[in-house]
Amino acid sequence: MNVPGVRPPLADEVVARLREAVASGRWGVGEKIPSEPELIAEFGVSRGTLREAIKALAHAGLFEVLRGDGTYVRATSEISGTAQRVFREHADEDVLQVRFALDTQAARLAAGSADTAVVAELRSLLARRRESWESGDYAAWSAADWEFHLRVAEASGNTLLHELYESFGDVFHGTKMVQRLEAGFDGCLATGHEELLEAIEAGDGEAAVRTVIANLDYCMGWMPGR
Amino acid sequence: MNVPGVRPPLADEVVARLREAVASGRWGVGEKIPSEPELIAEFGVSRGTLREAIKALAHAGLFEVLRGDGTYVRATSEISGTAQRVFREHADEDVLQVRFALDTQAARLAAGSADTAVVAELRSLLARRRESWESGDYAAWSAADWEFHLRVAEASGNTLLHELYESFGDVFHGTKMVQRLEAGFDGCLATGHEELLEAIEAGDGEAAVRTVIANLDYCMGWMPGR
DNA sequence: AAACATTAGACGTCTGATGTTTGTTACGGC
DNA sequence: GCCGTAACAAACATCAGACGTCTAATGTTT
Repeated sequence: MNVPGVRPPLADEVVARLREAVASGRWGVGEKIPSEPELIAEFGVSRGTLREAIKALAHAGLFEVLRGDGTYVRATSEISGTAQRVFREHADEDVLQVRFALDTQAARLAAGSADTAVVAELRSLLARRRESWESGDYAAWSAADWEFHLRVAEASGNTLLHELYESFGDVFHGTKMVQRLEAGFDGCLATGHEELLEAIEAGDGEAAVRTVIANLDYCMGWMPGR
Repeated sequence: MNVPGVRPPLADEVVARLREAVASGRWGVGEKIPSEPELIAEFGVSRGTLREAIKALAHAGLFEVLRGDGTYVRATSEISGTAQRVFREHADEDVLQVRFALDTQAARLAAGSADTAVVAELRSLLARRRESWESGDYAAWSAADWEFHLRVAEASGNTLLHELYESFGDVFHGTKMVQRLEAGFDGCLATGHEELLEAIEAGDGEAAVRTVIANLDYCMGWMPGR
């Protein structure tokens, strides 16, 4: 493809090696990566080149650079940072419609590959979700709710879909949900999630899609300005 | 929020200004942006800082840097580069399932906001698509086909969905389609697109969704390894 | 025990120099 | 007049060194 004499920018190679290090689990999410001088010694490049690589991945959401402290791993997929920046530039309604698209597909696929172990775990999550809501622990409710959706995406068997859910998490769930809680939100159809789980357990993809549609249609009613 | 004395990294501000310049159309897609010395003078930062900003946006797919030549604008949304890199790491089937999710939603929304002018344009595109196929001009067929899908996404009225389609274009359409053309592909349900257009014109969202499902189910049958 | 001062480490930025690649131009041969 | 080659200039790539600023940890004082 390329003439032997020409080589790609060194910084790109450093980006690839950093990406690979994160993907391989050398540094887990939340951990601090080695300091610049250490990485310079390891990769054998100058500080400027290393910083360009780190900056690119930090912009993509893989790293967070804290001046005076160090650089931390914030995600395993570098789509999160960019996606969140793009998503924030669009109306909440548009974002929810895209989530709707992914939710229905995740439900359909999850129903198609029903697994008793996964169903049991989902049931456990819904129990925790219900308890948190009734005890007024909104933070725990929010966490359990999102965990449920994430597991459904994982159960779809589509690794890309699962990765998208993990990356979009903060935008889909974290920021938006809280706003609605203040306004007398009632937990988004208390029985909606149970119905979805039943449809998944029964392996009925179309029924699963219907519950998601009903659920999100209801949610959409809580959108500001509608 | 922040103590007055602390300021964010300069490079981040340069990133924002470059992004804004592209978004505002100061440099169109395909154009060359000013050289590093010129931008240094404009922004009042050093080479290293400017290069970190450009590198971050180049990694995101907004720019392409050609050594010895210059830096060119390659997209208006910076999600494209990252998305394409992530998508390529997943199986074709997984990617098509995600596209399926977006396609059905785009069709549903487009049917909900039917517009005679848009319908006329879509019809014109389908005519061009059919002619290209019959005359054996696969390149033109592919372009018209993708243009049709893109316009449907635009007609949905959801700017985020439209932006995602533009960014994923190469992955969704460019690479994958060509492989199938070799194997005796027959144009993906010759009448599928016409039915979709009719459903959109009639404002029947559910019918539009059904045509997309039928269309992509058929396409899925051409996936390698299934 | 709490509040303050110090310090070492880490990232942020700038400057200057040199190497590589690419596009253009001028020159000489045909 | 055409064409290939060499020289030149422009632009990005990389390196090295220096200094500033911020953070977290430590030590000191009250």
